Amino acid sequence: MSDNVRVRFAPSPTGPLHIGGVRTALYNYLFARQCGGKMILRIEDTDSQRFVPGAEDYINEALAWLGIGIDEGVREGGPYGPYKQSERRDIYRSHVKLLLDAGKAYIAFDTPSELEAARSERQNFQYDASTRGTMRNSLTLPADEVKALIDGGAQYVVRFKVEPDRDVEVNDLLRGKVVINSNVLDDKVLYKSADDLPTYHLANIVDDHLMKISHVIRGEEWLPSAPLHVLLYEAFGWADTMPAFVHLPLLLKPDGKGKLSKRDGDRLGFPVFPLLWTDPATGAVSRGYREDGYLPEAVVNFLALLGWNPGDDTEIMSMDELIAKFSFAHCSRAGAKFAYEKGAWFNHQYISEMADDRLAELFKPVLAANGVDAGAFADDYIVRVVSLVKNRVNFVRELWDVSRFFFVAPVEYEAKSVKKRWSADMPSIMEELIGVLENIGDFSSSAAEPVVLGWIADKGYHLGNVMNAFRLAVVGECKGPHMFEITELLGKDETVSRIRRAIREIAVPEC
RNA sequence: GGCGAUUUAGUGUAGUGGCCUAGCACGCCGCCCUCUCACGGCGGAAACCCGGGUUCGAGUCCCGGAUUCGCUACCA
Repeated sequence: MSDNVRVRFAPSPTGPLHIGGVRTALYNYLFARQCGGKMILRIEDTDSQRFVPGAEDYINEALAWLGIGIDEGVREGGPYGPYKQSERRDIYRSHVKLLLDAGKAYIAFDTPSELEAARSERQNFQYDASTRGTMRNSLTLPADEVKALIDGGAQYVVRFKVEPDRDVEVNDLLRGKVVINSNVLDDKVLYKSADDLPTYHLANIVDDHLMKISHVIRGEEWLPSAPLHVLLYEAFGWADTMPAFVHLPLLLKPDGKGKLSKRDGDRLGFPVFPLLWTDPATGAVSRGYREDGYLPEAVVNFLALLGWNPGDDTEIMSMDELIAKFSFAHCSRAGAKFAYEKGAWFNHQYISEMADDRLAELFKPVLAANGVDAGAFADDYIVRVVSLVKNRVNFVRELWDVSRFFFVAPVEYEAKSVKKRWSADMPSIMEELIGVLENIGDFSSSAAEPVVLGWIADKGYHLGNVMNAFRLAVVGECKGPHMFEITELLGKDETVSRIRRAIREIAVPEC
């Protein structure tokens, strides 16, 4: 691939970055890195009505968390700035004038209510070559009236004059040649005087051209307007440097139909945003992958495989491996239902493989949230606990469920296990066990285990019964890692005191 | 409605005319491991949207239909 590859991710700051947007950003990033190209982040804030404060910071923070690096952008700067569209008004104004002067666009004065009326009067009304002659615009009004209207402060929009009956070709790297007749395109609004801002279509083409974008990689929802964009490149005389297009399949609801939405996450219980988001207007809180205990590398890996595959059976891939293997040739074209359950599996894989000390750090806030003062335990202790239980969980927060007994002695004993394992003779056997344990000098797993097992064998006790009662006394239920790994970590004193407590507390079932 | 895209197990996908009695993974079920629960290992159920063609041969190519998704704003 050429080293002139320049791609952009161009979100609107109208709310938190959607997980589908994250995937689009990721594919852009993977492609850029693979080609040794540049990744540009452009903020498309041309809809002043829908601007949401904080959204831009959110986008930056989310991409940073996921490791999707930006080479040029609002924060990073770069030779083709500004990278925020609201700061590029002059550029758009001059380009609108170019089109106007060339007769490729015109001024329209129709008010929203007039347009609405036209739409309700005529079915399938479309502002295009067949109807613009009946509307109030610079094509139908005398020049002096147009001037008078503008000078008088009348609000207007600039519309693109789409040439009728032309087959417009869009070359999509994923879908091949897509042909659409220009008759189905309307004279899109390119600029609105009300806020002195262009619409997406104009700003997008102008910026992509000026920022020397080589590949436009975006969601499939843009495919229908891609012919319009091609026409715009032609109108500006930029057809020869038009970027290549890639329209990625959409992320769909896990069940049912339609695009993945925030409500699906609430309904099915998974986040649709990378980071926690609090709506500044309503205060409503949306879950985030980060706060839900997902690892960024797991989210990246999971997302990468939703709509792309490496061509073989490899599933676990680091960012570098993804960069090396990514290819549009292996992107699917159909929308992918958002398989959030598999996301949990990816997280499990990454947690299992994660360095114990790093995982221990992530676990500390969870301990605190559960009322445990992590400072009361040696770092090494927490690290060893984590290494013992990490392959049993999907999420960091679940580490607590499987390791709480390492931090808090059980106060309750699971009823079913008590019934099954705490037989009438167990208190006395446990008394014996205490004696055995107290005579063990080296309490490590490898040293203590043969002693206890030998005692059980000598006495002719039932191994399972004794070991499970032992476990029940120490853990509170019949679950968990190898028993002697637990006691090694807990130490002799704590182990013995827990057994004593169990003997006192557990009522022997009636016989 | 119009336009476009799309279509392999429940889900994500492999498959570029014979190597497909359709592979992998998640999920589900069973077995093994074992002091328990997990992990892990092994095994199982489960798919080429439908109909026509082309071809000695089609999941793979062509046509038609259906499906699903998207777009159809002075939103992106």
